[in-house]
Amino acid sequence: MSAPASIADAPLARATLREGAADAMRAAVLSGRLAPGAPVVEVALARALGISRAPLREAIRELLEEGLLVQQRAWGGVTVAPLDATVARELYTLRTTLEIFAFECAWDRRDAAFRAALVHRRDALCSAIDAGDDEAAIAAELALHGVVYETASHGLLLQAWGAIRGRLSLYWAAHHRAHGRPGPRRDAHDDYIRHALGDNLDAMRAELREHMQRGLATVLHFIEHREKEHQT
Amino acid sequence: MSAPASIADAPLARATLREGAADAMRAAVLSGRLAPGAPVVEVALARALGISRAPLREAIRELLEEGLLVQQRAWGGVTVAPLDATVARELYTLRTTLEIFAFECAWDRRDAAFRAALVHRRDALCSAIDAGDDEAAIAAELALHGVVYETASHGLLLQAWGAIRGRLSLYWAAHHRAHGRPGPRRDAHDDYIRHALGDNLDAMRAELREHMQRGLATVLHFIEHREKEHQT
DNA sequence: CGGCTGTCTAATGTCGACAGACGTCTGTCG
DNA sequence: CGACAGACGTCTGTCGACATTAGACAGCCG
Repeated sequence: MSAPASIADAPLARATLREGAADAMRAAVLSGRLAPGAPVVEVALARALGISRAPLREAIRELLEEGLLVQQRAWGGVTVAPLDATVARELYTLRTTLEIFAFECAWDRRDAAFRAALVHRRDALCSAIDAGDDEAAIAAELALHGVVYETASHGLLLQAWGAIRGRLSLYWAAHHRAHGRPGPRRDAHDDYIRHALGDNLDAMRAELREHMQRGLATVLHFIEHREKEHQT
Repeated sequence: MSAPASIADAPLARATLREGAADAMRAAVLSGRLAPGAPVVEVALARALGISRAPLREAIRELLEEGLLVQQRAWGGVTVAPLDATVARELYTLRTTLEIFAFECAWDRRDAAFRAALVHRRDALCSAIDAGDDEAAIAAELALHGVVYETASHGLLLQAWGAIRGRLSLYWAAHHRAHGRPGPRRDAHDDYIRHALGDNLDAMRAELREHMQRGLATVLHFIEHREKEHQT
């Protein structure tokens, strides 16, 4: 019996139960109610969500594809994806490549809407940080970076970004949960936005590489520190 | 550890019906038995495969993620992904970026095994072409390009390549099916391999861009030609 | 006493059936 | 004659139950 008290806050407001269950599980994983490495038992979760196992299983498949859950063998049982330094490195290196590509695609498509979205979401991010709302800050930062991917107008790229975004949330959420307030600094995206609005694509590329490197360093530091503590 | 030398090389092919169904559906889509745009009805397929709808539905979700199937709305029904020029363009542009990144990751990891795999799979590709086996030729060409992704030792990149590979197969298979023999020319990968074995990463990048551009042009020509015929 | 084997349990994989939703066809009304 | 409303059929989404499997525990033999 490992059914936590409240996996579902609201009674699955989505159209199909599968979507609702997937959303609820995403929220549960990102909020830490389902901790990294914890086992995911179908019957317990289904009972907690008040649904049958069939739609829950499909939702689990969905999160497996997104990388938030992992499964070793066929009957091996599903667990929440553990934090791993190698995966974090892959996340940021691939993300660097993809986001540079996104800017290359979007560069000549940057219009007023692009600039407005960029500024608007930067403000939203700052507000979330000021309010001390970690979860909102993560969503806001992902939304900010999402502007380029949306502007690139490249369906496959958008999908690839989605695959990365989920995993990224997992690491950031764990990070925010661990420390009290070492989230993204309020001015961490000033250069990013300045270059994104500017006219020098090469400078943007360089800024992206640095931005990602800083982010990766933070995450890696957190993971290693965490492992050390966890071994005691 | 008293495990005999090797009773089973692979873990007994297919364990669950879901995996088997997914393989069968992939084969059906790529072989054209399920034509692009054709509706995928669960009950009929389940009966044809001799399984229940539950594992089939999960297999369908799997192919949806891979892009071989598409679904519009919730109850809208699933169809085989139609051929589309925009998607083809996205496929090749993103693939160019990813494969360049793969070579950057793998460049300093190229060893004897890498070179051997490259040459070996090139030979396999040539054999398949000479034998006139389209399906084998497609698999061989994908395997050839897979060498870099495997050598890069980058899990996320490998997964992204998998997402592209499936869609690529779809387009190539349709192409091969339409024309009798206009598959990859026997010498189409000579430059690719030469540069991959060489010492000039920039030359490799340029070769990749050209290689992809040629491939995209072929696919686009086929799609447009097909649409024109289809309208008559 | 140690290793192997048989059993037992919990969880996953699979099945057949039911309920709801969407498209279509028909009948009627304007 | 065209357009809208309602009934019908088909298919998807969901459910509860059954079958199968992997791991844990206890018992037996060497």
